[in-house]
Amino acid sequence: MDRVLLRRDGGDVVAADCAPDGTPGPATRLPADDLPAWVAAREGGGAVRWVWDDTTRWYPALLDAGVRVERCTDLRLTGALLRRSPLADPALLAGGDAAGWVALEPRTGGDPALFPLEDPADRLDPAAELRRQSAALAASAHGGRLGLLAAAESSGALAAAEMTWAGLPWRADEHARLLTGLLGDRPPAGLRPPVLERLAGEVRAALRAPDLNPDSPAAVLRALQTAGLPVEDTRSWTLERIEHPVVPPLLEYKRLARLLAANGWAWLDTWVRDGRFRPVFLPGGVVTGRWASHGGGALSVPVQVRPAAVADDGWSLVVADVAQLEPRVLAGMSRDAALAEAARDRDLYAGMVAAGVVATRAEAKVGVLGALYGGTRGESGRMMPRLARRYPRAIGLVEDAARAGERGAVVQTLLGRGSPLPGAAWAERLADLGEAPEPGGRDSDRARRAWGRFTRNFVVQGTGAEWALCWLADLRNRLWRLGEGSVHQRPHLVFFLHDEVVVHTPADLADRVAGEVRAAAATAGRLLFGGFPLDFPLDVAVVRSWADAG
DNA sequence: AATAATCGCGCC
DNA sequence: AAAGGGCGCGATTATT
Repeated sequence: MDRVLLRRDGGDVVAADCAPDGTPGPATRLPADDLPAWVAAREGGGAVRWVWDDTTRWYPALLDAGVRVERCTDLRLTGALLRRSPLADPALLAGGDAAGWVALEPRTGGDPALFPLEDPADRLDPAAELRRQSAALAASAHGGRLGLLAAAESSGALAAAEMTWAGLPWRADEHARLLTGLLGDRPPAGLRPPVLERLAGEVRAALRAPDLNPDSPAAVLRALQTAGLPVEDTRSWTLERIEHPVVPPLLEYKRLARLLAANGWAWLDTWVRDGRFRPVFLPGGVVTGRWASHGGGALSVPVQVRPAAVADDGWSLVVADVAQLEPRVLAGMSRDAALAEAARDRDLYAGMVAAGVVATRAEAKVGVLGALYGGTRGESGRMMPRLARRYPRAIGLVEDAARAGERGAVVQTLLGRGSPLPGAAWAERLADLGEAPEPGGRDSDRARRAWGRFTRNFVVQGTGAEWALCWLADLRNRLWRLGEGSVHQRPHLVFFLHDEVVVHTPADLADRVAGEVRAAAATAGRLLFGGFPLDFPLDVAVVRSWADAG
């Protein structure tokens, strides 16, 4: 596989083929405007992996010019991976401008210009970084796994850029109709919509607090306590347990106020342009390897507004998600044949009931979630001994991860992503818990266990993210092969959230897309777990609107 | 007046 | 019915 390193130099781009150790060969210099055509020509001439500092700094402009690339190495992302991996030698990654690479932030602004002023990336030397990373991969005893992870992470960066570029089809008129139906007509700025105003009145009347601002949790709490209600906070699930006339209107107020604040008319104005919602996806944005996002709250698009996500005329959405990804991944990474057997069918929890491990599906779910998250109390705590007896390898793996975290050790995912050191993070955690660090004290024990729950979940959540990355990467290439033309003319990814994808496709290709989604899932399972027999059943729906899926 | 922390809630 | 892990975001409140 040819590797071509791209770097900016003044207003030009310098491109050079690289030796296996990362050393660049003879270079080609070309004006930035000529880059897309040059990349397209090279891309059409055979397999090539583009190496660049950061996908967010290169790919949007290529996409604007109609150029799609098959694969890349995103040095920012792969450097972050390698520098925290227990499978790579830190000494080989140190020196030079390594600190600058660690500090490098992705570009999340809308300006796709190739050469922003004063970009810290321009002070970094990508050739030197590529040599360091190549050396670290070559020296690793598990270079295969790490290399797969690096490739998957970089492929995710391409998919993320393409998703932002294409955007999720969004019907502002549908969304506005939905808002008006629930909230009443859009009010002038600074006023409540009619339905919220009416509910606020009911809340004030029920609490005999005529000046109450229902948007202020502190004020609501005081008013509730003045009315003699035994509450310490104003969370919905707290209120639901209270018998009082204020509860129904207050809960309704909170539900609709939330919709207004998070996905109301202001959200539409800010985030929907030309029929598309374009969040910025940030691969590797979460320490576990999950993606983060920026803009519009893309990680929590409420079910309530999904009716507004509608395919273009003549197009369909293919919505797919994996059932119970994390326990399946746990079965695979621990090679727990009994848990894999329970996961053989569509519903892992039902499989556990069928195997006689637990009596009910609810018990299975509570027990598994407790194992993944570290639940110790109540129902999930009671399930653990039974799970540990029947699934010793799976439960052993997460228990070991928890113990390692409690000791302050680093844990890793299947492909070698390392957990953060509990140094600075530990202090933050303590602060989050409202505790002072007292070595040896009870408070510090609590923080230690909290860190253990984090590392317990890290190995599973992180490996789940790796499965999803491989799924996404393979699917991206399969979709490309289904059509003709540029990205938005072919079936293409428009949304990704941990274990769910949405593909926008010409309607006549939708069934083939559904098949590729399943095929990609099978590929991901083989990549991560080889021949270990493990199913990843998908729910796949071909729909007009996102809301019609599931 | 601007920034930071907190609360609460949406998603997986 | 939540718990236990991971997020982003807006309104309010506290701090500088």
